[in-house]
Amino acid sequence: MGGKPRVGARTDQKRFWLMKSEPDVFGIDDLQRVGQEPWDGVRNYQARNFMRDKMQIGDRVLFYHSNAKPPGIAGIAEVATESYPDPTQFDPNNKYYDPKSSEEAPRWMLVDVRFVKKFKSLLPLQEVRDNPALATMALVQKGSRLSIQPVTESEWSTLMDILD
DNA sequence: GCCAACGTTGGC
DNA sequence: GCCAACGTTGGC
Repeated sequence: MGGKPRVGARTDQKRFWLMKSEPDVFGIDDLQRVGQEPWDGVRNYQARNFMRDKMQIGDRVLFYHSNAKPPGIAGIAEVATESYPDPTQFDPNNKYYDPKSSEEAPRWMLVDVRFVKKFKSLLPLQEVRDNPALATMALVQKGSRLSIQPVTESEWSTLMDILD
């Protein structure tokens, strides 16, 4: 009964994430319009590692608007692909070009994200700060700037109760 | 536009 | 391996 414990298996564990984007550059409306988009331009190792090592197709993503008025959580996306090399790192004309990377040994990996929904109203950062059940979120930790963050299941369900 | 907090780079 | 200088993030 039960079989072997699936040590290291990550097949059926739900995972949740938060990904930041500036709506002036690429917001939830843009994602809705295009449907699916490569999450390119990430040049932070911790954020890259989440995409490369931890994300699975179907993981749910909070789409966060940074540098916005107000900043906040705007909608939901999902991980749409396995990770693969970010093509912008190879293009000398691209602002995300990385001369230290190569096609043989790519440094930066990304996933595509797919639109799921846009909330009827954005949940402002201030309301996340004000909610004790969300105090654990990386988003509201002092000094936290990571553009891709894991979200716990309890944080996720708290948010889903608030958001529509 | 300001600037605190971080991450990265590169000289030593 | 240290750490100062520099660049970036992102709220305000």
